[in-house]
Amino acid sequence: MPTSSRFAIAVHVLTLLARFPGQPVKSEFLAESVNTNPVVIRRLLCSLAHSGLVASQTGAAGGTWLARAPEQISLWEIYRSVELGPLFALHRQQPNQTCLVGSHIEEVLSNIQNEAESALAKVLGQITVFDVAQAVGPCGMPESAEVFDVIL
Amino acid sequence: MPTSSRFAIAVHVLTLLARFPGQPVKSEFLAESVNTNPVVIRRLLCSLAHSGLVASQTGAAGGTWLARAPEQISLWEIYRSVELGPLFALHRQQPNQTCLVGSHIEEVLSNIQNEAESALAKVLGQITVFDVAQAVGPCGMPESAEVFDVIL
DNA sequence: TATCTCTGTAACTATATTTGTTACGGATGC
DNA sequence: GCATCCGTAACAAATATAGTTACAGAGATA
Repeated sequence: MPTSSRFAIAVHVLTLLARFPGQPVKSEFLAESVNTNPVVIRRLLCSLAHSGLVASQTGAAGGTWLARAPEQISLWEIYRSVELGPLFALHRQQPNQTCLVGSHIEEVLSNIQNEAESALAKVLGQITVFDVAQAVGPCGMPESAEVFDVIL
Repeated sequence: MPTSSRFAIAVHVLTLLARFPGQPVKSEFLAESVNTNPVVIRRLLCSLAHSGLVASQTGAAGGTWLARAPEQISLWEIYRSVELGPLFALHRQQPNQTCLVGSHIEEVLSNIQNEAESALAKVLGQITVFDVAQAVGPCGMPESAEVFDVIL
């Protein structure tokens, strides 16, 4: 279980991108909404691009946009893309192998870890970026040119 | 999502305690099985004691034992006792409140966080220390005096 | 009562992880 | 050519976790 806020920020960013369908959005704009540094955003977008959730273009008038419809992007995909470690950590040091418990506990915990992650996958897999965008702004998906002023 | 191994170690420790019902077990013994420092173990046991999962006695012939039957201690109770933060972190810096997404995303994510934790609670709530002890040693719960040599 | 053992806890260091920042090469549009 | 923006490296700062030493106080035992 990382202490990172990468997942939260990634959901934030993709939700914002969902409001500008097909348009390249700049990392600086996203960073202003998240209230952080553009490089932090670009790092996240890089992971998300590798997972095929977003696409980018360099150069002037460049930026990033969703690679799929918001309905087709689940939060579980986002989680897997940006959250590196497992849900909770196992032993750092290998436990004492001459102890019955020490020599078996890692495997048992590993199974429990898998069960827990499956449960998380089920919950997050049912929520899409579209759902979050709806929850954030009950107004639906307005014309992007308009919102630019409204939302930021 | 903490990067801590506290939960894993706590389960390990309670599983070990389950093999010595009613007997005070020393933190040094537990530390040897986990392969760490006794103080690290005592810190964990302190949290677990506050949650009523274990009880301790100071002084010579002191130690720690399960405060309840292993069947009555679920992994979810252990998780809550030793794992401080939430399942995954939200924004560190408050997002831009003048942005529609920024001003609503925290609450939405908080709800998602709750759903995810409920799912985890359901999974971990169904597994008890007894189950783990069974999985670790298929031999059941032997006489504690005997195992002392066998398991360590 | 003296002494030995063990917990509880503080204080500090070491290590790992995450985030923030600066810098710059290369792509793209004008 | 030139301005803009992404991708990425490199480094500093902040935070979290784990390991270590030390010691007061509880309790057993003789």
